Amino acid sequence: MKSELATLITSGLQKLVAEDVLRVMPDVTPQIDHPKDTAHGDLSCNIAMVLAKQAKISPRDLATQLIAALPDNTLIERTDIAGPGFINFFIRASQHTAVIGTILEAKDQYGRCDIGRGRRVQVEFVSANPTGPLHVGHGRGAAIGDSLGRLLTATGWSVQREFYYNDAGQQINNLALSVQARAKGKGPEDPEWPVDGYRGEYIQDVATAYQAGDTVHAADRTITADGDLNNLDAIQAFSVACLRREQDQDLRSFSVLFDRYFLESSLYESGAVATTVRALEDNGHTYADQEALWLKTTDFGDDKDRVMRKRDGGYTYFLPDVAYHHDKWQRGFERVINEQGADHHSTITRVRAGLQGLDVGIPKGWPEYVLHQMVTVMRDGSEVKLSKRAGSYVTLRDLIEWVGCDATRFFLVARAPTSQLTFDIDLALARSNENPVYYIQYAHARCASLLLKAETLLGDEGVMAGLPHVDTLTEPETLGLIINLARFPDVVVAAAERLEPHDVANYLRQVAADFHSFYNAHKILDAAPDTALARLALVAATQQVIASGLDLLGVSAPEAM
RNA sequence: CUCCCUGUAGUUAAACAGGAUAUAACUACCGCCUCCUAAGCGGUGAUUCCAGGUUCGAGUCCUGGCGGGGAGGCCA
Repeated sequence: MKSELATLITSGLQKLVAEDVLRVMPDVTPQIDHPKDTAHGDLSCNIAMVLAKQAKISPRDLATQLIAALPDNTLIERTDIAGPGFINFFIRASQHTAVIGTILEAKDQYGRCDIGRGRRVQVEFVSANPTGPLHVGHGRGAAIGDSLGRLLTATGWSVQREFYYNDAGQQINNLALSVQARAKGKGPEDPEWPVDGYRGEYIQDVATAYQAGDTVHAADRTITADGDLNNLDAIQAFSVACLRREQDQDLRSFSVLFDRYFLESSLYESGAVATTVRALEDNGHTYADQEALWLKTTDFGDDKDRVMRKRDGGYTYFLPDVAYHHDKWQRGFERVINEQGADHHSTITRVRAGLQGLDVGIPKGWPEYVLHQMVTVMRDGSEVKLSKRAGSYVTLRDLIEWVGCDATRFFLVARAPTSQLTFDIDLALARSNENPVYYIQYAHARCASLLLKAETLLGDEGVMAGLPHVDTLTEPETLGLIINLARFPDVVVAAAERLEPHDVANYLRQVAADFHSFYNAHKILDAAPDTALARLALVAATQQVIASGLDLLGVSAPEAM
């Protein structure tokens, strides 16, 4: 509807140019908004105020002339000029109600589009090191990253979800040493406990399984424990597999699946790291100092240069990161979006600098980053910091056990990634409209319940029977709901473009509120037959939009509650 | 010291890339089930941290303060 109006306005402007009211066709695209106040019409346009200065006439005069220049159409009921020069458009009611038919015919395709045109995008997220259970922060990353994937898919991109993990560095050595110590009966209080060892109780579980000779299957490999307490390599491989399996279980119960797992160690095995170093050297972006090899990241906007090969010959973490992203580039992803915690902020400049240094035509802003801020967990009014399992942090599994998958996902994704998040356990458990998850799901369940009761009334045609009568849906509450349903495709596109899934959550809350108001204001099943059919069509359309929206967030849409 | 995020009713958030009278929920008080799920609906509250600036118009953009969080290492 917006685009149709934009076309009308554009041809109106062309006519004004032809009439010499405007000297040139403006290069600004008219901005069309939904006014907050319904007295301001259904859509409003600010173009007259924007162009008034260059046209050297007052905004309101320009608006008058523009309205006169608009072509004939069936869209607009009437127009109005308000305030400093807004043009307010009142759309014919039949144009509004038509969306119900559109939704019912498109079914779960409503809101989807092909802006991405099948181009390939990769979303990398979670990417936790396999050294312990996933914590709340990983959960936020999982919820946001997965929703981003769903949004990009819905807008026509071909999405790959990838999980990258470090199975080679110092942290993994510490893991193996910790498991070994546990297997030998030592605890964290023991003087011989490894420095920087992992202290959580889960280490004991891994040690026990290792000694028992268990076989574990993680997403990408199967490993049987060797049992030998002195074989550190075997302990390491087994421990990694064990913890990866635990993480995968948590992610699966969180409805998050990955297409590919990428091991840091493979970058060493394939020689990608060495190749990357050589390329950076050949391109003249490196220098030696104090027996270390430095990358001149200052050439690419960093505030100081960074060491890439340490004095002891090992690489710092960002070098494999550069090699890894070069690999992604070679795999042909037009876009790569990395969802990470805000503590990874400093890697952005370095990785991009390294990629520029390779000089292989990678765009400056590639890859893109979505960084989420910290999560704190509240319960009974105070901050929760401990999990029995992990020892020092609240795990994702804890959260899912406490409040369930749906509420956990919703709460973690419903807030802008850039804002700090307090996860209130009591709120997530609350069974009232304090709790937006249930508020939205309840609206969906109400729709489902109505349609179930209406089966005989609807007959063979089903909900389509109401379409000839939707013009009768003219009450304010009803039209408000319809207009919001019509916004859904715009909301999806905006959320995908801005990489902000929480837009969808806010939108759904609005739709649910509109629906509950409509439900309370009007009888649906007991209305006059034609009206009942029309309202049922609207109920079905609402149910579809809520279900599709919740799906974008990875939250279920229950038929009954 | 430098960089990033952030500051909106008592509380938690919203404001659809700068729009019109800043929107909701919680809380308090009042009302609504012989009726389609009351996990619901309807009614009453703001100097948008402070000071400047940009313009037709600023919660939103810019500059400078103040407050909260995070990052800065030959750690990942």
